[in-house]
This record gives sequence, C-alpha cells and structure tokens, in this order.
Amino acid sequence: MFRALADPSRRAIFESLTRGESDVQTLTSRFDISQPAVSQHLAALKSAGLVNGRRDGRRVYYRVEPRGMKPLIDWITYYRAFWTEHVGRLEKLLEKMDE
Amino acid sequence: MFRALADPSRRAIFESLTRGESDVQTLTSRFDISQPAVSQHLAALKSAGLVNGRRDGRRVYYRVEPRGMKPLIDWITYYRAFWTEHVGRLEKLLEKMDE
DNA sequence: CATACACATAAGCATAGACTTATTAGTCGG
DNA sequence: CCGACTAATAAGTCTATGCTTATGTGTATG
Repeated sequence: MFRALADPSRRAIFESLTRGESDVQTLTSRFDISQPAVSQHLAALKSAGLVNGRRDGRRVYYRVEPRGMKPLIDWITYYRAFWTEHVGRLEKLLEKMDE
Repeated sequence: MFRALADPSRRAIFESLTRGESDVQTLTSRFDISQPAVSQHLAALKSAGLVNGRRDGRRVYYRVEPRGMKPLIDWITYYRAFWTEHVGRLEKLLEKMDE
C-alpha cells in the first residue's frame, strides 16, 4: 500500500491514471522509462489493489480502482484519534483544504 | 512521506508513537531490532516531518508531529476529486468508517 | 574527572527493488 | 498462417536501504 505509492515513478503513473484510464503505450509515452518498466509498475499497483486493467484488442487499459484507497483511508481513520486531539477533527482539516 | 511510512518496522514505530510519546530505549524494547536501527528509523521519520524529539537528560523522547500528516491529507484531498465521482464524498466514506 | 548510561553516527553487509535489454504471449490485418 | 503490434515476463545489473557491530557524543552521578 504505502510501499506501492512510495516510488515516485509508480506514484506518477497512479496519479496519471486518476485523470482517466489509459493504455500502457500512452503511459509509456508520458514518462521517461521503458515499456517493461511501466508494465512492472502497473503490476505492482494492481497487486496493491490500486488499479485494474482490462484488455481491449491488443491494448490493455488501466484505470484506478477507487476501492483501493480504502486501506489508506482506514489507516488514517484508525490513527485519526491521535491528531484529532491535536489539530481538530480530520473533517475540519479536510474542509480547510477546500479553500 | 510515503517512503517513510513504507517500511513496516518504521511504520510500527510511528504507530507506536501515536499511542503516546516515548524514549528510544522504550521503543527499542518494543521491537526486535537494535537501538541503532530504531534511531535510524526515528531519524527517517523526523526527516519526513512525522515526528520530533526532545531531549530530557540522557533520554530523548519522541512524539508524533501532528502537522506531519498534512502532506498525506493534502495528497488524498487533491486526488479526492477522482474517488468522489466513484465512491462518494470522502467525508461520507469517513463517516462510514466510524461504524 | 571517571565511569556508566542513553542515544546518534559510522562503516560494512546483504537483500530488495527499480531499471535495462531480450524474449515470450496475445491479438489483429492481409 | 504470417508479420506487425501491444503488453507481459525473464534475466541481469546497479543502486537504495534496512540491518548489524563498533565507535562517538552528550549527560548525569559518585
């Protein structure tokens, strides 16, 4: 989970996918790494449940798996009790972020 | 940030600190790694802005830096737009987590 | 001040992991 | 089928990193 998002390249790919699904070829063109490297990152993200891929002809389109974020949200929520005492309710913090 | 929380041992130390501040000695006793290893993890967490330490006599007490979570919250908030469309407002998700 | 104590830093090692260049596995068009 | 095309896997390399033991730094105490 954290591990999957720890690598900058992999996180960049993930972030790229949040802006819409795309195939491996397109992703490869967006970053300065080889196609196999992209595929390996996608495999790692998929294994972490953060993305999933669907094959359409020759191409495989990847998109973010929204439920994949649940562990991260869970983690924050679980430890929320702590910062709740110090910086106020997480929700309030999130509201602030909206500004 | 993600990198700092990616390592299981380091995350365990961090989570331990969310339950209250403690000195290096106590932390070392809680985990099956050497004191230097703990110090190195603490240095990494500190460098990521997740904890801070205060010296009291011979001991150094570490505690979670609440504001250190901001980048993570920011990150989620920034990409919130995406899962908002798919799984509803993050706040709703968080409410659900309360159950 | 000499010793013990608590922690940090240094140095070295061994594994993990992020790339690369082949190569293999599917899928389509002629 | 065959060749081109797209993606996944294999194999190898090189760096990052998490650990260890050894040593250094700072602080209290007799």
